[in-house]
Amino acid sequence: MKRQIDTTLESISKQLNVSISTVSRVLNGKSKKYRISKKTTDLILKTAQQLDYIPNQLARGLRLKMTNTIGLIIPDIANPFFAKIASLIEKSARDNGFSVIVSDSEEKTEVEISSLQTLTSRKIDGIIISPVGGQSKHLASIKNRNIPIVTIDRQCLDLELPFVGSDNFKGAFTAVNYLVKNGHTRIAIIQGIKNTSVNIDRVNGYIEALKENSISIDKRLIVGENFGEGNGYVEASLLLNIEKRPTAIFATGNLISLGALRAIYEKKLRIPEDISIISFDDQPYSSYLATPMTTVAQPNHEIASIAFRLLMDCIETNKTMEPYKILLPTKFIIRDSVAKITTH
Amino acid sequence: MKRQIDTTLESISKQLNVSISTVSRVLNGKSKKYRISKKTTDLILKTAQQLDYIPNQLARGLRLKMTNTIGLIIPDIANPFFAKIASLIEKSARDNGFSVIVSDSEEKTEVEISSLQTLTSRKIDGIIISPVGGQSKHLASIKNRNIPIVTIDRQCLDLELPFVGSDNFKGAFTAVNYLVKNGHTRIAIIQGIKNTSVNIDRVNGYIEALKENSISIDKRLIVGENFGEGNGYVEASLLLNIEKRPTAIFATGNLISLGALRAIYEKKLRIPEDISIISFDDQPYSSYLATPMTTVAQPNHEIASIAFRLLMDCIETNKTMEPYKILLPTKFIIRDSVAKITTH
DNA sequence: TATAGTTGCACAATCGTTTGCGCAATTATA
DNA sequence: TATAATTGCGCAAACGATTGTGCAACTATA
Repeated sequence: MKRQIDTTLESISKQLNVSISTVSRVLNGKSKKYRISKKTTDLILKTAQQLDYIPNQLARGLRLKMTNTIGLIIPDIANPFFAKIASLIEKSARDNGFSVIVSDSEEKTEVEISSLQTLTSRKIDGIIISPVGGQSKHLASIKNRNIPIVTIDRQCLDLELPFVGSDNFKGAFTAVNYLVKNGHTRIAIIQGIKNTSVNIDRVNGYIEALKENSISIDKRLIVGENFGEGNGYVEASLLLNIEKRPTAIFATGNLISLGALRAIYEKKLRIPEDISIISFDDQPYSSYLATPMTTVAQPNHEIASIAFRLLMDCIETNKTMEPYKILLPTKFIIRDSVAKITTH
Repeated sequence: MKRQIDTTLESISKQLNVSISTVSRVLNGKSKKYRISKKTTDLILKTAQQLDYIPNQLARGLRLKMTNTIGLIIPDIANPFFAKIASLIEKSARDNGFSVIVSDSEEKTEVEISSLQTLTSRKIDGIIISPVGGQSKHLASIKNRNIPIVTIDRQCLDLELPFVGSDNFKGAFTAVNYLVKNGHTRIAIIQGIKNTSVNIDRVNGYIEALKENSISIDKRLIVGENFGEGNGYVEASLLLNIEKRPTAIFATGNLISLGALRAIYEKKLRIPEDISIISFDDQPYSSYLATPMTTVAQPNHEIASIAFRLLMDCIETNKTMEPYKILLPTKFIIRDSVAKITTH
């Protein structure tokens, strides 16, 4: 079955016996600039409509070196935190006449590298990425090609790139400090991927809160290795089994806390009577959990909209990007998952 | 700041004093077919590598009429049901060398129409869409242009298009029948968007289950108008206020049930003692809710992978699509949100 | 030593746009 | 009635790739 031939500038031009350029100019609204008569203009407009002309953006992009497309690379589209951000960015993009090619890096550097490759081969005008972390040569290469790029959620540590994200240090500090103020001293943290900036900042916030309250750091309580549900489950299970069980768990991500819940309930423990928990990332369901969960909410709207604006600025001005680092405040939402412990 | 010049076939060809075609053929692995000597081949390969050549997919796409890109249009990327599907489809696509342009239609036909336009202007090779419903002229137009398209989750009612989704009728029937078997007779349903196939099927499943159990249909118990959290909240609030309150609520989507929970807890009611609830869409958190929720789980993995395979088949064979309708079974997951009612 | 076959590559058209420049025809000015 | 200015539009190059065809030079065959 043959694909039927699309309407092109040429087909319109032939039908009307005018040149392709004239058609192009009219359809781009440049009639006055190029002094195309009203008669011709109207005629072209009408037939374009009739023939249902849709410009070929490949040809346009090739000629114009501009595709009105951006790339979005995130580590896990299904993670509600990223899903929300993706949806917000897509909307901003759409409102500005941009399409977005989404790519899930699955927390793997190789995937990130190859996605970056396909994106540049597709001549996207800019990239928003939450990098996997670790290596950054491939990001440096993007920067060198002068492709506008902004990082979100996770910063690139050894490369100056514009960044928009939460103040993870403060967010974690506040949460852990709250636990301490409620009498907790044995507080565990289940971390995400170790060499990501988010994780480093959250762990540091945890450590600093303990230090400031003169609580010694117990390395056995700093566990975990990725942001998945499975990690939360495994680590929480282990934590609940150690001799002197922690009285509180600080989960550094929404999937981690879900896994922790699974472990906790599997052991028939109660929250917060038997164990307290605080999670990073507030979710729509957080209030409706068996024990409404105390969380550190991230400003996803702001992250998405600022990141997009930064990118647009750079695309439009075509300047080399200022490596802004924008840290947005988190919001600490107190619910019922933390017990007040009274020691004596 | 000028964007630096990319490496092209031409720049390589000039550097080596060979023709562009030779470079092209070598880089496409067609050396033997076109009898390019090993010496030339190796040389070209090497310099391409050195110069970090990345093919321009716009040019390729223009010439080849094939972009290795598909479009994905869904009504709400942030809805975890769609987020999961999007992530699965993106992965399949990536594994097959395809990129995906994602577009959120926000449940609005106009947005859907314009997204379809941009997608076709970008010359995507195929489309996976969960249509808003209502109109379908724009989808017919896609079909007429012979652009491969498959619908997921929601069928197009007045247009023959391949479809992959859950057996919503049975899913709803099972759920409501379960409520009845547990002694419920006043069962409310909070529906989503009325003219979507998903919704129609779920409501019909509800009605049929009642009929089969000789329970008369009370129209005041069939409420709601979209799949959002707000709708769930509003309708549940109203339902809880009517004189003879229903004993059970069947929420036809995960966000709806979240809104219902908000309404229920706001009124200090208990689940299931005061009111039972069943929700469509199982979610990772469903077991950890204040009352673990009984749900109708949809096979998102299968939906995503089958839809993608269908699309690929069509793209590769370039045949006109068979309008397959694939209905996948749902899974009824019983937890604690339904009370057994004993009347006498 | 002609002729045929093979090897190794280049030419040029094509995909659908955009845009600087040029040029005829028309109108305005002197 | 010449000349100048304006109006209205077409030509052709360029963007970067792919591919059918052609054509030298070289090797093999008779």
